Amino acid sequence: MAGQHNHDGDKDFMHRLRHSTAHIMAEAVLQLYPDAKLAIGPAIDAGFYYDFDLGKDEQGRPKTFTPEDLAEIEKRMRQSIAAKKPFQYREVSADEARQLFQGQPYKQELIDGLAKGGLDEDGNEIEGPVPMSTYRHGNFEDLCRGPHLEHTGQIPPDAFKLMNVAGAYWRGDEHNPMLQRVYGTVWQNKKDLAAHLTMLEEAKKRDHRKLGKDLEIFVFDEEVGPGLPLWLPRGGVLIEELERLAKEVEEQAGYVRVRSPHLAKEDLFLHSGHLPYYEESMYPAMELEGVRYYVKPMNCPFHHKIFAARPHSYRDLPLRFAEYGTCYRYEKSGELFGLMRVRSMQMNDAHIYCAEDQFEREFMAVIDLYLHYFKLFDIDKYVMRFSTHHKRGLGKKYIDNERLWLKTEDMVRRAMSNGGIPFVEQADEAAFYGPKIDVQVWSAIGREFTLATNQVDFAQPARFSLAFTNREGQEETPLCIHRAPLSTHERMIGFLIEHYAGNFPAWLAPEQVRVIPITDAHNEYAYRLADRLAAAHVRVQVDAGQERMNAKIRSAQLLKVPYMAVVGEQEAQNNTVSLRKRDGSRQDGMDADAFVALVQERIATRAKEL
RNA sequence: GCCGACGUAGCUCAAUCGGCAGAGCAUCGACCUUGUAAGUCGAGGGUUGCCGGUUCAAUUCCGGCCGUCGGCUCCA
Repeated sequence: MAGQHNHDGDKDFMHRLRHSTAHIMAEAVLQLYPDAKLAIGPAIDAGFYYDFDLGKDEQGRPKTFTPEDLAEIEKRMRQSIAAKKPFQYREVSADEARQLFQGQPYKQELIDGLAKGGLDEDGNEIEGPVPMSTYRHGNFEDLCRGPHLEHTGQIPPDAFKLMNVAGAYWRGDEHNPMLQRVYGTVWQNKKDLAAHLTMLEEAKKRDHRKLGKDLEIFVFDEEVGPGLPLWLPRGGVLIEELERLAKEVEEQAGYVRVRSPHLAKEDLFLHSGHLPYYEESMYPAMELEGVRYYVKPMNCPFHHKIFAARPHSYRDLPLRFAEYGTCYRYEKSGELFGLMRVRSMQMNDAHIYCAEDQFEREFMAVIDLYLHYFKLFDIDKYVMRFSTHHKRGLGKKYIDNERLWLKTEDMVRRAMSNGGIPFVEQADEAAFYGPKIDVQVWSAIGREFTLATNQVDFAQPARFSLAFTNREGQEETPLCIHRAPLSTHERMIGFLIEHYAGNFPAWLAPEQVRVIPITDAHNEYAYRLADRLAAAHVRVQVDAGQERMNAKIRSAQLLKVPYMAVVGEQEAQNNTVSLRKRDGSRQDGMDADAFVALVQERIATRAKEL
């Protein structure tokens, strides 16, 4: 691997810098905790981490780092840097390595893995035995394939920082012991470090959890429950607008709307096959008169039942059932994250039933929907991830039918290639019933999420005996495409808040116009103007409070209202407004009719510009 | 769920070593009648997340629970 990116000198240097800093951190930790067991310590985006097992305290609880420890570790790291210790490489045999890392059980496990193939230090699969090597600086020697810097003095002592401590399972498996992971960041110089820290601060300002509160979009209430958002009136508007958009677009694309209840008998989820795969994420059953009911974690089985409700001819297909369905999933408490990961959600859901020869067209029509929406929302930072089943054994996670997995994956791969849509393939990310194209995006603070999804289902139609009569008069099982281009309301709105930093385009803005009378003598004119706007279906409010105009403008700005219509003596006399846009630009003496027309036009065309 | 940190008024935050819980903003009222990001004065607002313990006395120390945050796991 090393040497393959030599042409990218800077990137290569940063990688060596980050990995080397991880090593001197481990050295410092061993000085402080000589009995610490080392796991792995790779370079990552913007820095590095290293996992440690510090053993147990007197009460038998795992020992952990304190913030003071981090400061002490940093101090010792700087001493190591000042000593300019050279990094020395050497190859070792498996036996030498085992000897060298006596008393380091995690290293022993890694050595065993390298010796017989299996997993490498980053958890990637490797074939057969791999030569082993170590890097040593001073008294610290670590199992490592490198590459590293020449000596510790190349690490700028004022350009690294230990960020935080977190728990992390050994090898990422929750059945394994939990280790202490120390994250750090390191840069080429002090300025780059400062810039990175500033960037993190800026990102926090557009975090949807902060803006959602500031802009009065949603709240969580302890008594309602974690992961169960309450939508304030301004959030309600966002939901209404997204649904309006989806209905328009889906109507054009030949969808029909259906509706299904929030709960169903256990039988339905047994039939669909969801229960064995999904039970952990479902709210427990409620039992009444001897019948068990579940609140729905997804809409699919209901739509399948709607399909099954009537006989179908090949002439009916494709059939596209759309519903903004409300689902409930019991996500584990630690997995909840603002609006991005919740327990109650409304999905922009639809199921497309089609014959096999219609698949490619239908699948790519959904991809086109994605692209249509992304253009509308100006979303350009995303990756389409082709999520396939696990290469080695299907296990309990996936429907056991290798042949259909390979067949449907091939269908998706071919469709995407024919459509010229770039994607990255990722094994072991599929739904239990088939492969999918997920759209991956990143939150303000850099966490990755699946926004939209487009899934093939080769399993459920057969389980529900769904059928249509083909040209030959025979019963045939349709394919099903599950899709959610607008995600859930929760995740979409969470994402859009961050994407726009709260500066929604006029059509989405919860409040589109705020009319600001300069003194209370102009309230009447302000209300007349507002009435006209409201009659044109514009969301408008008049700020008739007793504050000064400056304060009124400030509060409208803080709520990021796109248009402020300031009206005083001049305006009332001439039937005009002084238009102030959210970006601070102004148009004085604008004709009131022209203003109403402008706002209407921006909203009607879902314009990006104000 | 796991590891760690945190939880004070609607919001953002103070409160020395354990000694009567405070500020700004927001809200309400009065005054001011104002020209493009905060006018002035006043008032109300708290079981310091919840339960228990130690103490003459707990926001402060200890334990349990709930919630939030940073990660891990998981995921639309």
